[in-house]
Amino acid sequence: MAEKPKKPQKLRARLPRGLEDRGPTAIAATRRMTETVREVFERYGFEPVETPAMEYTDALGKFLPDQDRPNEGVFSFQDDDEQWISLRYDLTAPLARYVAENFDHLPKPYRSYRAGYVFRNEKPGPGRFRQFMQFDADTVGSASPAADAEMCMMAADTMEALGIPRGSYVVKVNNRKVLDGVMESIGLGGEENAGRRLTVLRAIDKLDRLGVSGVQELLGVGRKDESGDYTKGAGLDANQIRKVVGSMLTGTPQWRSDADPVTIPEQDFLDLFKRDFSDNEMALAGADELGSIAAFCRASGYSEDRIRLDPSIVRGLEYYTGPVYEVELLLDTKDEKGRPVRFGSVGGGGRYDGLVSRFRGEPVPATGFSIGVSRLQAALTLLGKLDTRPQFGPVVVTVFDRDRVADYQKMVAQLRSANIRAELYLGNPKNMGNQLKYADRRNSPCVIIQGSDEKARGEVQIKDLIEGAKAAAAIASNQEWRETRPAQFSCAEADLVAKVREVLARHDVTWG
RNA sequence: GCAGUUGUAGCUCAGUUGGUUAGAGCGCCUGUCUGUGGAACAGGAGGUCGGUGGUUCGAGCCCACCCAACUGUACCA
Repeated sequence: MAEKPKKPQKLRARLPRGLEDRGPTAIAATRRMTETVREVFERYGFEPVETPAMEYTDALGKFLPDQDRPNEGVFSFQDDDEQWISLRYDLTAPLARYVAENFDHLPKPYRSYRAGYVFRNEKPGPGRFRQFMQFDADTVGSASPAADAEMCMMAADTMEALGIPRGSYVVKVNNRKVLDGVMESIGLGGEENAGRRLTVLRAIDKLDRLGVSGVQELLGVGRKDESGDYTKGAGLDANQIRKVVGSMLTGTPQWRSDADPVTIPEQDFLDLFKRDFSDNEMALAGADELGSIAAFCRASGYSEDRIRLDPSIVRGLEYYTGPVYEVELLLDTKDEKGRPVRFGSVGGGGRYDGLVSRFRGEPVPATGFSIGVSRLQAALTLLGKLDTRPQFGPVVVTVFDRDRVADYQKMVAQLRSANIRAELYLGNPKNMGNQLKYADRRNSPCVIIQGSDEKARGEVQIKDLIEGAKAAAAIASNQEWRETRPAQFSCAEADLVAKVREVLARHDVTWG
């Protein structure tokens, strides 16, 4: 048809946006992180339980896919029997389903943890993917603020176990009853005001980004950002705005005002708050719970540099009913180009007393906490806090004489039975240089060479690549480089394992 | 979703007022070197100039639409 034979259109290898491939270094870092988190969670008494990546959509909560855009926010599809199934978007809702389904044979309170990938179909950003890992713990069946206080303390311990020094993170605690009480007291109670309450919560949530004046605009008429985009406000009057802003500034140290940061002791904040909202039962109850959580944390030695009350914390709009917590990194993160990056919270959670009881007739109080492993890892990588050195490769046994592969394979087997990571060079063994290049690219600590000369003497050559790389700096000519054979030595065949071990020990080589 | 910015080799980027066969550095492959990684030197491969259409004798450059990325914003269990 076409006159010119067009180049055959090759299939382009590409990954959908917001997803990432993960190499050995990232995998190793994730493994270390999850192992650390697991140890902390176990120490707090939680036991593991795992649920699948998919659930019936109605079990996950609010997102009943609408026919036009069934994948808005959550990835969904219809099963053979036409029932909607979705990929989980967090680990809390599936846990609630699991507890409800197995309620009768679980000990109460039921305390469990799990790690896994969750999926959100939304715009990706720095450290924000459409598939990412969360590590989650929940206590189901306890209404005590002590259960909430534990979550906060465990969050703090986890951060420090991950190598984030005290002072570089903070666990912020608030209570949805406080926020709901405040809104109720300014006349936003009742079903008819549900929409405006959401708008108010969204506005408060933006305090750290937009400052007091930005929040005031959003509570009132609305706000126009620098790109010219307009956000409609909640339409509160001046009096209502003053009360809302007052309630969240009373105790938020760094936001006492835009220009004048002030810290006040948390007990003073609670007293002040209870005086201002003495007419509202819900607000008072919320403040009391906050007081208990603070008292429990302080009694255990967790002071305000680690766990801090902050009445501007909102968290999810959907299912939280009481205390909410959020873990924030206080370090300045910059990307490769030196631009500041906003990471937001790296973990959070709260009390969701309604989530399990959706499946049952009775109330089932529950509280939980999740770490965003992927986001935290991205942040730590940017901060250079993560060990990103490539893993050591295997000891490579080179092939010198093609007809002696069996001998070389035997050496490999010896090393492996001694628990040393080793492999035979499986490529084309036409020359030694390629085999050494391969070992170099694998980041191998050393290679084994046995040619006819060594074979005749009953010896093998061990070439220490790590030492050799250091020696290379001093050598200018290739001829000298070859002839001196830096960091290479001979040993008896029988000593192979012992001598390799010496090389590994010298460079602290460990695997896994 | 909305707004702005940007799309040229694997990566980082040049490319004149629109004018022959689109360049550089790094990386990759080969050779110098059939018993040795690095360095050096020489050579080589690699491009639908994001896509489609238009203006023009002629488009990497101008115009329209589309796509993608980045930044901000909205939403976010």
